[in-house]
Amino acid sequence: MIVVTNSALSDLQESDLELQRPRATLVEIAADKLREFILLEKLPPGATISERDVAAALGISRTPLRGALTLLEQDGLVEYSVTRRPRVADPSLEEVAENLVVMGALEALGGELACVNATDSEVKNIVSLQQKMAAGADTLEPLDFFRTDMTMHQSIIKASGNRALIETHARYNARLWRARFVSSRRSDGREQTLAEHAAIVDALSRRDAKATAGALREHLRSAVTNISVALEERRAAQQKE
Amino acid sequence: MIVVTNSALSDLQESDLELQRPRATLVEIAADKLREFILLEKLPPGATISERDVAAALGISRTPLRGALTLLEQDGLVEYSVTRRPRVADPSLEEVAENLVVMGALEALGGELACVNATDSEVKNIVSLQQKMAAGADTLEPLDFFRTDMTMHQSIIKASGNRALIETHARYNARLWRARFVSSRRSDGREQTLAEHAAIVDALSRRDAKATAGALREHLRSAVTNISVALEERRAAQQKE
DNA sequence: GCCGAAAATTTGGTATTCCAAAATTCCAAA
DNA sequence: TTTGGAATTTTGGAATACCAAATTTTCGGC
Repeated sequence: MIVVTNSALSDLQESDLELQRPRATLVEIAADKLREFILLEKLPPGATISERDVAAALGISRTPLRGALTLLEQDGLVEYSVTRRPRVADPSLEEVAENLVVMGALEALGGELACVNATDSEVKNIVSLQQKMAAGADTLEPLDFFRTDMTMHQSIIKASGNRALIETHARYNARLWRARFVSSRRSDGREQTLAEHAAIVDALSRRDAKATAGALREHLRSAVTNISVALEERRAAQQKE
Repeated sequence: MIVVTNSALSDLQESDLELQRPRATLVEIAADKLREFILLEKLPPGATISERDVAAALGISRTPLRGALTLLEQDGLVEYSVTRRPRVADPSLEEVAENLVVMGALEALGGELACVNATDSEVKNIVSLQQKMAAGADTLEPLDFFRTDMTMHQSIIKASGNRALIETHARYNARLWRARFVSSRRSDGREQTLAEHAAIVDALSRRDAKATAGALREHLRSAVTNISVALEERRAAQQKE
């Protein structure tokens, strides 16, 4: 087994002056890795997770792995069966939709607060993200386009200055990442995405809280529709295989 | 040390037909107990938590206790210092206010959805909770009055039928319980509480989504004010001791 | 008496171990 | 061949053991 010492990992984190943050534990490192595996479907939805196997695969013992699983359960990426066997969550379309509704309310609030609290440079940064997406509408790789999209949403929430909101939003982001990514690959959706983003950014630039919140709510509402379509298509395609 | 076997606990849970839910683990049991301790200030804000001592006090080993602490950290009731020593969270007034703002958005959404999705019996139940509070305005013990208040809010959220919302709301509830309880003890606030509740229940009965959301938002906004006052008073009082 | 360094102790992180519950395999009876 | 159940294996829950880091205590020099 590979033993990962703290010192061997130190160059990955504690860079610069960020000595405020507690040093990373194996639990967090494992959670990050697992999160990535799940989002990239290296661990596919519904897959059972054998604590011993996965721990061995990550080169750690079961103790920190179990901690990581608890974390991911909170994020909604891992579920426990009635007999407490952990598996990768496989949310139904209905559940994804329910999560998106909450996400919509969170982002609307974020936009509203951002209109009041964002610094000018934060607004400028958000505008530039939107421009980047518009400019690359025909050229950007799906993953890049998507990442920029996500970054823009996160930036708005960050600009709200509300830490609780930022944290809860991040949690929903993790939970919805996969579904939204699948949806975003439908390239014909880019046009709509950009139009909606334009409305959001426009309202935010004018610091019109009501309009920003409304535009974000609208954007998330259409996300529900798009994701429904995409997941259905996907399910149909997988059925054929 | 007292060894708590699963069978010794079995009569506490697996009652009736609820065999769907995974059986309780020591982690959950410990988390529940600790949550109670923290909310009742048996473990006061800012207190450091020695894993060994607390585990021994609960009659369990460190392993499940650590799991419980992870859970409570997610709920915002426990924090880790830079050197990873766990302590009871002691949120600043500012943090409480930020959480209440998010809570406001969540409850507004819940009210909106409840207007659409609540069954008539759910609405009736919420109305009766409101009546119970109104009737007992002068007689109910602070804790009972408060509990009914909380139950009413939870019932509205439950009636929304959105599981993600229910879960996230519960988390915020845990986080804010103490601050709201302190605030609710200011008996002069009962009148205002009841008036605001009346507005909420009235709108909900008419299934007026906009009005319900608005009334809840307003209610939470005033909660921010009240809690600020209450916590300030409390701080001043403690300073004198 | 005060300060700082070194020793002792306490604390949290992780691995290992043991156990009971669950799942699987296997085999004999129908 | 099918099936019921006993035997076996696998799995997760929890306790314990061990280590390194952090904290506290001790004590010698000033």
